[in-house]
Amino acid sequence: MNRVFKALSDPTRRRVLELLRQRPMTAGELSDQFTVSKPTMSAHFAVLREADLVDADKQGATITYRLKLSVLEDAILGFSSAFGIGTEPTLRKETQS
Amino acid sequence: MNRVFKALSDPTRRRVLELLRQRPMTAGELSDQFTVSKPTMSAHFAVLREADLVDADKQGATITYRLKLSVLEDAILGFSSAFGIGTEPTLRKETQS
DNA sequence: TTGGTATTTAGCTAAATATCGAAATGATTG
DNA sequence: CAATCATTTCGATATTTAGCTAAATACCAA
Repeated sequence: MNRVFKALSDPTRRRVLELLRQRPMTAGELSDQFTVSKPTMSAHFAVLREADLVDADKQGATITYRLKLSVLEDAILGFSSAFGIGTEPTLRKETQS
Repeated sequence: MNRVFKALSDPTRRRVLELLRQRPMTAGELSDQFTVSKPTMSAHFAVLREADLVDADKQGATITYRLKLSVLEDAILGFSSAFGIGTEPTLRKETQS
């Protein structure tokens, strides 16, 4: 859980997660959205994997990253509830898209 | 807003915020809850101030820190809503203490 | 096998961060 | 005023982080 917060502390990584929220993308597609080098992006992906915020599946030479929304959700909701933020006691399990 | 996430990336600082959620506390009281030195704690307080997550008021020699819950709330809710997490569109404007 | 594409690993630098002890600041109290 | 208390600033060190280029790995196609 500390790793999740560490992962979220970098704007590039937060942006990656936002992109992945729309659809899974390959490392290359993601890298194309940023101005930093591919090795740098690869390091960001590694941080996200360590935090368990994404899943990586390899199809041949390409690797597709997918957001693990439930992990992000658990971290955010857990933190929020320690502060009484947002979601009032009715812990609603809303249909996810 | 990046500063908020950076501030939240350290467990000591998150814990400070949790303590302040219960009541405002002085720098000394807060420091007593941790094993690190006072200068180190002072640096953490500075990060929290820069992120605008706390307010500091000085009464004589002592400084009382107070959580700015609305700032934390805005950051978390803003982030969460980008992911459709938790709090459904009912953007409630809660009165802050 | 050779060449090309996708991605990561290795090795590095520069900058940021966390930590400390010592000293400084500022208020309070004898 | 001098001592003391609360807190921060200073100066130093160690660690972590983000970034780069170059090289390695893995796969695919011809």
